Amino acid sequence: MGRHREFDLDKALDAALTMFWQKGYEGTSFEDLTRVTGVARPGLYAAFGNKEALFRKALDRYDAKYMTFMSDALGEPKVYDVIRRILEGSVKVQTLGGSSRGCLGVNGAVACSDEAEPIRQELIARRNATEAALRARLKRARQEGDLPPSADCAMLAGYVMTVSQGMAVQAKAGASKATLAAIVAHVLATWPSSASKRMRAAR
Amino acid sequence: MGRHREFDLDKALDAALTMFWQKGYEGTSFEDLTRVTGVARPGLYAAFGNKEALFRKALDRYDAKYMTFMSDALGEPKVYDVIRRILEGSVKVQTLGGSSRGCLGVNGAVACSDEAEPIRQELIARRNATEAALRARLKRARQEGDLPPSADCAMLAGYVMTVSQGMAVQAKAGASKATLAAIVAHVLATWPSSASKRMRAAR
DNA sequence: TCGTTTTAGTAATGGTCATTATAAAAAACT
DNA sequence: AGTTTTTTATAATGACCATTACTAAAACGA
Repeated sequence: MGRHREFDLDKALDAALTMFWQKGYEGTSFEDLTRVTGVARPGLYAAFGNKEALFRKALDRYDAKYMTFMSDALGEPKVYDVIRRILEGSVKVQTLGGSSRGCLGVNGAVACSDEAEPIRQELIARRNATEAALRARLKRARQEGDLPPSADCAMLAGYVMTVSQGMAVQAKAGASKATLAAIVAHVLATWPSSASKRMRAAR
Repeated sequence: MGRHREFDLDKALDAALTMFWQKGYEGTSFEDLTRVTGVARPGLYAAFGNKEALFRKALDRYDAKYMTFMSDALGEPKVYDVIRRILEGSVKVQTLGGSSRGCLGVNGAVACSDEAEPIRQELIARRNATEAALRARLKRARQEGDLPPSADCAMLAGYVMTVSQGMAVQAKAGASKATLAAIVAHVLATWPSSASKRMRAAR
């Protein structure tokens, strides 16, 4: 029934994702999107809806394609490995291919016009959901004795997210993978689960 | 010689600064600026130049008015107090008046269009200058025995900037002053200058 | 008081933005 | 082959963007 699409939906979405990742939601124009996807404007509208809908689809794809390390990390049995995989995974994605990518969840919209506010709120909600999942995982670790009984799980979850998002800003600004990896190593060395590791960090 | 200005230059610049702080460089329209300053478009152009020039002047004012804690901190004799004042000062500015401000240096532009790229580069340059100053201060501390001889000053400076910028993202997203203060306390407790403090953090 | 100088406000400018009518082209089904 | 359906590409739409002529008004010096 009818003519079929000449462009690949997934390829177009990947291209749009790359553009949003680089320039953020507001910084990306529809002309950018048509150029990078190779699809004329009406084609994008027909396939994905308007710019906001396209961004949300790109965001879903980003989660599915680049943020899987997060759920993998949460599944680690030892909390130290949870944190290690989260932070190492963050660095890997943020400096993918040696480029200065940062994180779409941060690049997308930090401060923006009123028009883009729904997108900013969406990104905040997703980051908060991630932090909540990590917080729950830390509480489990505390119950299991994998964290000290006095550990402030909410604070620690916020701390890890802070480091991850801070690295995202630095990565987008050009920080190298090695630079960020050193910071990750320091965070791990000062992680409150193992006294021996902290001793090593002191020297 | 001629009529004199009816509006206060400093007040207008402060108003523009507030707007840029909230919505970033690209997210702020000239209409926003005229509304919040109460000055008609040509008045702003005559007084400050175009939007980019106005942003740079607002950025200078931001440094002079809100970032003074940084040079104050660097002047502290003990490196622990340097870090403490940097992080506590960051939190104070980022949550000023209980609002979700974040940091102009981050909000201004993380990812943006090609047109705003010069502004993004300017912000990167300023953040790098801050990190370089901190790095130099840490090296001095290491020479003075205020940090372990093996301390990686470049990494530690990058780490502190990462935490500060990460908190800026979180503050803009609505994190409370208390939430951020708890994170700062953790960073200080794990700071590699004092073994006793690390012991306390373990419990 | 008169002319000069600078500001203020109105409104226009060209450009770009996201979004869509329109119409031609191509594939599928009858 | 003919009809229908869907996707293309061209190009138009109105809104908003930063920027600026232009005109009127106000304050200064003479």
